[in-house]
Amino acid sequence: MQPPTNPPASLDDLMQRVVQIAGFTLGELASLADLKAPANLRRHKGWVGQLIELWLGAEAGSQQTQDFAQLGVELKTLPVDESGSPLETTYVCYAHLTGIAGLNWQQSNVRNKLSRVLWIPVQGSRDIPPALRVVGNGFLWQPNNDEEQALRSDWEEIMDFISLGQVEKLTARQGEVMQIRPKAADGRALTDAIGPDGSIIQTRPRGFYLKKSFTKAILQRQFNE
DNA sequence: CGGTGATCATCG
DNA sequence: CGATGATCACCG
Repeated sequence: MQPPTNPPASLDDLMQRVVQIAGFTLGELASLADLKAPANLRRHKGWVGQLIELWLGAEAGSQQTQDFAQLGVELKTLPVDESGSPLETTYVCYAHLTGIAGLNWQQSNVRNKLSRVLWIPVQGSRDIPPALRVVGNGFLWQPNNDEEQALRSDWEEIMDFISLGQVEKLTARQGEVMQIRPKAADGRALTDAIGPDGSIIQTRPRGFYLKKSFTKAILQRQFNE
């Protein structure tokens, strides 16, 4: 077994790849690809996601688009604890802080990314070395009406703050299922945003994240119903 | 710098 | 002890 060299031609093709890697450890998948698993993820935070991308044939470096654009699928690995609950929030996308006048939910990057997600649960407890973590059963998810409304409501509230120049008043506590948080290389990174008086200010770049309670509910809907 | 992949680590 | 705010690595 070895990683595919081409993107999946169809949804069935993609899901076959998903089934193939389920049950393997990250260390096994790494050595089959001539890679080495890091001892911990402190300096390799995106390693798990990139390994899974490799095994599913996702196009690398794709920007502001779904991982499998032609299939309309976004890939997300989800670190879970021993009881199957998410250990981390889930990054969705970068949040634009200027040039957002007239942008609505239907055309938003968030909605596009989340319209169809391939979730791959992976053991994520820190007491398990990355190489020994097992890949779970991946599944396709599309937001149901309730989920879409919740996402939309959070998105609109957050975007209202941003367009009204209140980005600095936004905190991760805002939002029921989705939040906005800093997303940058370090605290020195700055980007343009709308200030309180309507002029351009500099602020820390932000990204949208799904709260754990939301992804936990997605997993429960998939595996406990 | 803006974007991808995320997890880390401090603080309430 | 969990969530928020900060940070790590890589790419064009």
